[in-house]
Amino acid sequence: MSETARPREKDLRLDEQLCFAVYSAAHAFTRFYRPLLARLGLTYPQYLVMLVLWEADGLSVGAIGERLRLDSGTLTPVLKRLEKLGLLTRRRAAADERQVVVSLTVTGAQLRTIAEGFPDRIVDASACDGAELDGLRDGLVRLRANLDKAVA
Amino acid sequence: MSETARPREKDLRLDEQLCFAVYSAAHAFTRFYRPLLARLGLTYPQYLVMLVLWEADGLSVGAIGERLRLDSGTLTPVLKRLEKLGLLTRRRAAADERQVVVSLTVTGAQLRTIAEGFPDRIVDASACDGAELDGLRDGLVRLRANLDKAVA
DNA sequence: AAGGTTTCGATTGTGCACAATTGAATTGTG
DNA sequence: CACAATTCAATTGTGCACAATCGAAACCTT
Repeated sequence: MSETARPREKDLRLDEQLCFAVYSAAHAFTRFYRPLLARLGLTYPQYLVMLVLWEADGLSVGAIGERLRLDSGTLTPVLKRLEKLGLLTRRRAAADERQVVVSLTVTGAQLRTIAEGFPDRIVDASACDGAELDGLRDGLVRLRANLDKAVA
Repeated sequence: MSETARPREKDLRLDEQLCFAVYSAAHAFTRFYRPLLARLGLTYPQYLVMLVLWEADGLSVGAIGERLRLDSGTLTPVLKRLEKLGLLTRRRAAADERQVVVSLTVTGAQLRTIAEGFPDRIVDASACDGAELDGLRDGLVRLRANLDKAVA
């Protein structure tokens, strides 16, 4: 039983915390994306909404929220700003008037071609090989799923 | 040249994005911590400030910000709320009146003993062994450092 | 068909995060 | 010593994130 193996003064050191590593990396990502997204006039959460719609257009607010794990309280103002930017439209669904269907405009769909260059920039900046980044991503996805399961 | 190896329809799929995995895991963490921190009456960013001060008391606002990578615009209101909760005090430094020194109260220091149980809950909830979590953390720390370097 | 329940998006209020600016205190330079 | 440049925290304004609530629409159930 080595004494040094685990300091065990109950380890609350900031740099030991996985939660802070995640929190801090998330902010580093938004800082990294900021200048890239500035060219599109988007914030990072707005970009996430665009990613969802580029993948599947014509979703309801709720469907977008399910994908991003965000509620209407967050999404409604974001979608309104994207609508004002002329990137998407919002209209009540005919079949179910409670739902609002979000659709890309031509401009919104075209923006995708600029964004296609982004992933490579991440790989370059990260100074890691693709396999390591994929491993990191998969670990995070599993972690998120387990945390969500534990809190539910 | 396999067609299936890399879909190469320019991969902007949400679930492929490392940035979203990090963003999403960060939110999952704050959701997970919320009920734990509710017992202390703290939000997650407030908890981070307490972690810093438990490790080194009597820091200036700038020093806390350097540790958490947050500026005074974010920290000042957070520190004011923690002061109102009676967990810390803020006073101008005698040696340099520009700086504000933040010090824990007895109550603030005592709160640490409750927080000491948190890390184990993360390990339990994550359903991963400690080594895997450490690897994830180290990968994120490197990623953050590289992203910061690239944006600077 | 009628009434309660559920679902959906919007709204309100609180608390980060960050850019930009302000004003006071300090430091550097002539 | 004077005074311009810098540093520090606070302030202002914008935009997420989320809890709580609301009102309308859709769905039961009988």
